[in-house]
Amino acid sequence: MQGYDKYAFEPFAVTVDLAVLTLRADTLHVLLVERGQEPYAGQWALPGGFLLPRESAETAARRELAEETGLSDVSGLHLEQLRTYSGPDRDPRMRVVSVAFTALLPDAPEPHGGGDAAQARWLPYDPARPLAFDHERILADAHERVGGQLEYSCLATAFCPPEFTLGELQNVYETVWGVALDRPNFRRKVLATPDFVEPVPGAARLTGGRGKPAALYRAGTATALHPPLLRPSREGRPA
Amino acid sequence: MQGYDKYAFEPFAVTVDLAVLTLRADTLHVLLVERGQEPYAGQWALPGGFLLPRESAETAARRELAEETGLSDVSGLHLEQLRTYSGPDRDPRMRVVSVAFTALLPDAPEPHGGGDAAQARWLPYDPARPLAFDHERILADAHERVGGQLEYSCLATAFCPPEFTLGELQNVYETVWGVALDRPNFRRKVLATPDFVEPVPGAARLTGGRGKPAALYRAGTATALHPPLLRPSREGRPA
DNA sequence: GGAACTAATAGTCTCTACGACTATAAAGAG
DNA sequence: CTCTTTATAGTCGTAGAGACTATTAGTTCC
Repeated sequence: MQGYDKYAFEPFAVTVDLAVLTLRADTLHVLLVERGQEPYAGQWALPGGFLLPRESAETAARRELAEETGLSDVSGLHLEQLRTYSGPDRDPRMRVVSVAFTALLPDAPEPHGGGDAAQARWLPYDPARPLAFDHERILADAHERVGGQLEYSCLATAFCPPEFTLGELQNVYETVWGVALDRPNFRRKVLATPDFVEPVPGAARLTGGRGKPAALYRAGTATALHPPLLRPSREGRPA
Repeated sequence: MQGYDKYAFEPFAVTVDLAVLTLRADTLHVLLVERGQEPYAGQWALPGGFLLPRESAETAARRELAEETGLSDVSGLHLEQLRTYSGPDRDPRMRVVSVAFTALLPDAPEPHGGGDAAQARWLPYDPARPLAFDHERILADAHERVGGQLEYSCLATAFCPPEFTLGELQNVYETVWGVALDRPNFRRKVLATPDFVEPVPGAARLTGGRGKPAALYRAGTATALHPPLLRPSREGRPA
């Protein structure tokens, strides 16, 4: 099977699907679009689309991300391939192989209506929300993957604006994992990890809300956490 | 872009590529095939092939795995999607999107010549070995992924036969990571992790080689390691 | 203006678990 | 029998995580 002998292959449609996650008001939100046509007309779906003839999946994903979020500069955002979904009956009309991506954003403005009729909106992440095609599964996989990556990478800063407080960073962990963390311990751990975050020279946030103003930090140069920051209380066998 | 409007899509060829890894004589080996035709005729490549019309990538990968290894029962082997490679110039003849998989085997017999002219062989893993297409990159990604997964999953047993000694299990880690581990500490860690391995009731391996005979273990029911078994000495920032 | 509240930050104590060891046991090779 | 090799047992010191308490510096409410 190593030669593509005599062009003996079946043509497939190839798409990208995006699980775009963000934090709004301490809740995990997902970018969803409402389908305007059959199948699954009127249902929510992950944004996505076909690869252009000379595009890689990564390029197509970033293009879709820009189109769907309406953000002018999407180049710094975290975008990562999740996995590929290739079941033969994913789409009732034809054979579609879809490369799924996960994108993480700091809180973003409401997307505009997109190019076509269907609307795009930020909706709270809810594993029970029915989605078109196998997008429920893709979204669940994305959530699981991101949750796992928080443990041993510095990914959490991708949810934060350029300057953030340690409380905001902790909110990322608590929201994605759905658990409460001890504030002093979290702080100690983050500051003990070299180059995870670095303090912003002057300034301490003032009138943001109640309580003592917090110091501001920027994302550091580290990409991995050694040792990792493990989720609490997972006795036994997770996925 | 959420509707597949008017079938406005480009057809692609979709293939699977397999990075099949095993341990032979305490060395990491890869299953490679020699290409019989252009392009890259005579060069080594990862085994793989086209998806059949109603196959998922996973199904195709397991079929290819059975064909290329010549093993009769391939159902219990560890097979996992790695990622998808979709650069527009991967194959000089046409647009090919390839879903790559990683497979882990206990030491396996030399594969037979396969269905077509090209030969298939186990060769020592060597990141510097030139491969056809972008297979060098795929293989490097597979190695990196497997190395990382050893840290927080029970994947290492996938390289071992049904019954194995702790020394063999330690060899998996040392070979894949390319580092030496302390034997008593490794043993303590593995046995302290619930359900990572379980002792085989009777029996202790006898005349295998020199030294005191080792007890035999089987893979347990656990799939994840909490806390993880981290690679030593990675100060700073790995991938 | 003070009291109550809220969140950030500092610091303590304990215990687990890992790294670095030393020691012993059980086989084969010579 | 001795040497070598590998498996297994156990010890000691320390980094780091969990569970706390305490203090500080702002808001909000009366």
